[in-house]
Amino acid sequence: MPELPEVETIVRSLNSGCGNIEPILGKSVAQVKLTWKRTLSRGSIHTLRKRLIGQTVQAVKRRGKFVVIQFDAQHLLIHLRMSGDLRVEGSVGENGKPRPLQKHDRLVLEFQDGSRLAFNDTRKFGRAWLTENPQEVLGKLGTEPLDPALTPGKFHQMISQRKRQLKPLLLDQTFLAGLGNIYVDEALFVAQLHPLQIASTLSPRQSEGLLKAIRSVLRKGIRCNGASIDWVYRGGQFQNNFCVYQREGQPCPACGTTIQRMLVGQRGTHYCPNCQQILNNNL
DNA sequence: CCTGAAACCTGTCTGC
DNA sequence: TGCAGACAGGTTTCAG
Repeated sequence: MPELPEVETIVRSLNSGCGNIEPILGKSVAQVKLTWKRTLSRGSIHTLRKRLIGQTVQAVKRRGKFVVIQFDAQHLLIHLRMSGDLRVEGSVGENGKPRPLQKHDRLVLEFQDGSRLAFNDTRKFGRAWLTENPQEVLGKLGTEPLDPALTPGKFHQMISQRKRQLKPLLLDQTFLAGLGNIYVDEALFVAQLHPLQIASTLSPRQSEGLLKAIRSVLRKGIRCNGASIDWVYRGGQFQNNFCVYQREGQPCPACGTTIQRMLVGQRGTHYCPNCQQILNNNL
């Protein structure tokens, strides 16, 4: 659920503060706690402590849907998957007593200044990796959709080589890094393309339109501080701007036709049957 | 290369 | 009211 705009929002908060997050740049790790073993993708809590305690946060970045926390000699990579969230707070409450951890806190970094970073993850799908070489984890990720180096020409070349349906292709993190179910549905709607259309059949003009649509919905999502859906509220507002996602049975904002929902590759897919039709450019 | 299903999880909603 | 069952979503893994 946290997709590129949600992760970007969290990363910006960790860098400059916002909402329930204060900046963590320059903080040094004093202790590490792990309450669900599998949240740590590999290695043990002992190794994590040995390598992280005493290290200082040098930078916080995003790559695809990963949060990348750069320490002196290590990188801590966090993938929030579906229900993960990050929180910064004091380890001691206003009452002077140690602040208890929250219900689904899985991994906690305590800093020397008395604050802490908590990785909270209800569904336990989220993962953290500690590595000296981030490429080891991030290496297979595809292009960043907002990277200016991704020109319409390059994008069309990438698209035209793939014989997959647009929806699963755009969800594929080795193709483009950062899109998830919400932003793919929204982008396909804006581009007026059917989720089942085969990628290689797009004309250069259509693929350019798709790239523009992807960037437009991502930028809008970032401007809204991401989307807050289900019970995971992160303060974002993009959920109020959905055109098709979770709008089954409601009118299309463009033409009034009833929005439909179908399953594509096991994923709920929302679209307007009038605005998004399969076009056959080969004829 | 591509598709589909199952697994990993828990909270919430639906229906009996 | 209670309880079983379906469902949601991101990714990996495995079979075809």
